Amino acid sequence: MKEKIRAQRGTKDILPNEEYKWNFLKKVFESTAKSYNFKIIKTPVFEATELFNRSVGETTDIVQKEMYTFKDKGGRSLTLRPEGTAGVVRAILEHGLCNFMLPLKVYYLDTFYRYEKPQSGRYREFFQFGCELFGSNLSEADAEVMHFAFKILDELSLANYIELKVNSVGCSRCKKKYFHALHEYFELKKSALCQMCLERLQKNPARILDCKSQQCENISLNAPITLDYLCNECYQHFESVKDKLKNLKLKYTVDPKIVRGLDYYTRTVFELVDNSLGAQKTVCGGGRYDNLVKEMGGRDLPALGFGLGVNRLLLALENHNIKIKKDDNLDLYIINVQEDLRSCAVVFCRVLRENFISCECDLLGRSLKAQLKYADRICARFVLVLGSEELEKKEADLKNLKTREIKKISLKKYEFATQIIKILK
RNA sequence: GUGGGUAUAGCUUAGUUGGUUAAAGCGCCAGUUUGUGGCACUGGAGACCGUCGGUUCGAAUCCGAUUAUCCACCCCA
Repeated sequence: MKEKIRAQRGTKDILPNEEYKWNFLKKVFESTAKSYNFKIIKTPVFEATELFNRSVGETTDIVQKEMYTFKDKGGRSLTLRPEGTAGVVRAILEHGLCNFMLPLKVYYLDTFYRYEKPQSGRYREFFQFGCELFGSNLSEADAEVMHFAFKILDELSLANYIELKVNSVGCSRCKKKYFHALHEYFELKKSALCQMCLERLQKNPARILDCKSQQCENISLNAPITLDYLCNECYQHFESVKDKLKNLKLKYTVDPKIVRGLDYYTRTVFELVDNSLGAQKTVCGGGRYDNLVKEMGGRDLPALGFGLGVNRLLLALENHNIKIKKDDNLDLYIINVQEDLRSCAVVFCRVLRENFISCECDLLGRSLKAQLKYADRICARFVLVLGSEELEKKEADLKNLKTREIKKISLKKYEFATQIIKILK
């Protein structure tokens, strides 16, 4: 026997029996996006490697060790997208959308790729719903984007389990000043830091704030916080953002420890956290990136957005025992009693399908009883029994499998479909 | 990349101190006198016990390696 090839590490098949979940989520995403007037944008799975190096940041873990990078046959260095914002910014610049009508509001539901060790809520191929809003530096935009993310979770009945955490990291100048202060602070306490944090001190001192060791946590208590280093404009902006959140009756907590890992963030950053999820509990993360468009070669255009982990969303729903309603079942199963009537059933199916009725007939040569049983198993709403007697009389039994009620249906050409449609509705 | 747990039919698991045909439930298929499902009963298909190597007369069981998976770290959605 040949060895079976299995799905690659950190990837997952979505099977037919889960179709209804994805259908439902897609509907929620689409309808919510529509209510905020965000429009879909579809960008390629792979981009020039350079795009991510420049936008996400050369020093980030994503770029340094998590990207699926390869050379194509023409020698180009390509990378499977590890996040959504870079590709979207590239696309809107390429098509000049930021010279068009503003604000520009787009969303996407796509797969992303990161070479990481898989664990609960973390895959190498994962689904993310995300949105980006270009052209506004008003705090109303910040509030709207956060409200959008929250609204999706609310639609999924997760609102009660979710905490919105916000912070501001300031503009590039505030950021610089802050990181300098942070570095200085921890440099003084160096001797008490854990091994991991000594490394962080070199790479990204802000990460020390997240350390789980009690020792480091204590040291972090008195560490400088971003909010104290904001320039006047950034401070005002953050105050205004909080105001607008209150205005929308969106509950939040200010968490100075939120310092997102991607380089491009400025000013507002936020996370939606579900504490039931264990280590990977950030369901949604996002913020402003006012400098990115310019850095990518465009004009000075403020922007913000978020990414929402769909796989984590499904985990959260499971954890809170929130069931997604299954799709409607098959409308009708047409049973052929005798073997030679199968082709007849096929024709009836064809007629009904032209009217967009979901129906099926036997493809396995099963007995009457087995066909009925099958129809029951797949939860068909109705069965139509087709035998030689019925064909002679031009009349067949339409049985409601739930109520067991039987109705006579004419098999005459012009009456058949209309009668069935009437009953199915 | 670093730790720890796990690996037996499609799924959930049993397998006693190594002993010959690897067990059960669910699911699947068929039948219970031949034209009406869900229940019950009977039967059937389906596993080289993750892979490779070692110890042994003998390995699902012990040892080693490898791969996958789960959990945590790192990082992030």
